[in-house]
Amino acid sequence: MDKDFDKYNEIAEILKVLAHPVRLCIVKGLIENGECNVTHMQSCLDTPQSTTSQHLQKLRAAGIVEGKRNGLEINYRVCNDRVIDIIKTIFKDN
Amino acid sequence: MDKDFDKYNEIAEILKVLAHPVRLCIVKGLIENGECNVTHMQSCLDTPQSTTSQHLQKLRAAGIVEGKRNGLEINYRVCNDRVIDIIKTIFKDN
DNA sequence: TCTTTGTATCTGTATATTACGATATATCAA
DNA sequence: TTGATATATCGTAATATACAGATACAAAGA
Repeated sequence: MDKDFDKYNEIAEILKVLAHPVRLCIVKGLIENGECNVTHMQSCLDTPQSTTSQHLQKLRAAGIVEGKRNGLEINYRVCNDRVIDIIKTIFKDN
Repeated sequence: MDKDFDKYNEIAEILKVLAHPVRLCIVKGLIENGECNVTHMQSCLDTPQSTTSQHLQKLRAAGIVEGKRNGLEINYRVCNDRVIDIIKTIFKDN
């Protein structure tokens, strides 16, 4: 530990954000299907709008996804290569 | 989602357990250095005995590590290949 | 048997996370 | 403007997690 403490902390923060079924689903979906707007996610996930939005907010805050506005919609995509790697490893065997 | 819900849940459970700096440190240490007993972990981690033990209990309950008693000591090791894979991916670039 | 050592569990407290309705903001179109 | 749609944020109750001291248990040796 000790000197590597910051590194463990940083990684734990990312894992904490990924460690939720809805957020996992969002991230995996975005990696596989590219961009997606919030409304479409909602309907896939079957969660209320505010709930979906708050999960996206966590993912954004952690630097995992980013959104680009296009008119009324905002399209999200995964913008973190380390996370892409992790998710691919996790879901490798199915 | 929907049909894969169980899978997302199962993976989220594992990530949740890994998403803590002390547990990350334990798991990474065990992967790199093989077996280790609790007292040694404690001194490395500089956490109270009960705290260390409780982290190990979570890791055990999640099927990530297992311990084998040897006299007074209990030696832990990582017993989950998926987790080994994930940890290696996460810490790949350092 | 007693004592010591190593580990696990119990318990209370503090803190964090989750979920979701209500409300706010932004954009577009009529 | 006003209204409709897409998204974000706020408030808050319910639940989960982390931590550490106190205690229990298990093994070994005197």
